[in-house]
Amino acid sequence: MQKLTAQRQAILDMINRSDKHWEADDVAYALKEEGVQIGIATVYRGLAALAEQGLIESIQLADKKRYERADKAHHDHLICTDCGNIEEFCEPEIEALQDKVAAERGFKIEGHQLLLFGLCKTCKAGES
Amino acid sequence: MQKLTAQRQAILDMINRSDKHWEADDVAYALKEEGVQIGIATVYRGLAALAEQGLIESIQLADKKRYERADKAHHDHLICTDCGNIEEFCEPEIEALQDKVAAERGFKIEGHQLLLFGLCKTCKAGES
DNA sequence: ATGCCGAATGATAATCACTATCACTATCAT
DNA sequence: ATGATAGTGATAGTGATTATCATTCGGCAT
Repeated sequence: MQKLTAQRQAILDMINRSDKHWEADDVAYALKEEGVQIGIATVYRGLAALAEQGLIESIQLADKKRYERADKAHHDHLICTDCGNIEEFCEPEIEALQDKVAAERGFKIEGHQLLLFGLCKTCKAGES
Repeated sequence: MQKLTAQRQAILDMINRSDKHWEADDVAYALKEEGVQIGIATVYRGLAALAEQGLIESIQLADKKRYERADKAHHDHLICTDCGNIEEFCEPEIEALQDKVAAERGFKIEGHQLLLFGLCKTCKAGES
């Protein structure tokens, strides 16, 4: 019952066009830049709908959500607390251990989020 | 330069008294219950200060922060998306893998957060 | 004791990401 | 065409958290 409307298609295209981790404002701004007129509420709803359909991925940071392309393998994130840059990594062994832990307690995993905070290579080098 | 004032001591005592995952409102309410008069802004500031000093632990959920006692071993969380209950687990192998991943890319880990979302044993049993 | 200074307090206003409301419109099945 | 259903967009509202600011507290030097 979710529809892929022209607005949602525009949002999806925009996100698929880069590897950025978009926040709602970014998407709205980028769309306006290229002359697509779309209300901010529609952007929020569109992002939520697309994520629910699995057409994009969402990650929840401290204060806001970010969205990214879904057409890549599952991965988690390294977030630099200095420059805010987000790196991705993939570690199947961690996923396997998560499943093990959940199985041990009868917990049914529907999703997970692993965030590593710290200093990226560049920022670490720049520290005193 | 952070001070452990009477208000902050009261917050700390309250949190240490149970294994709950407190949110700011809970703490403010519980303190008022036992006659401690304290402003909500002071609760927020106190929680932030205590967490910064390592006297309590904080975890960041989607919309709000939760705080818990710091005097137990490090652990991560299983969050039931149905009843909201939070379980804890400890899996040193996962931590080791995180360190490995970070080391591989020259990333210096300062902290991490692993949240597993899904249905707890009870809620899973209650599903159709 | 007194005065000073940085930090804390508390009432309240402000912020900010997001969600609800509501009138209107687009799409689809009959 | 008709009605049902979902989407749109402007805008108001929400809720957790943070900023503001006048006041107060706790040490420490005098």
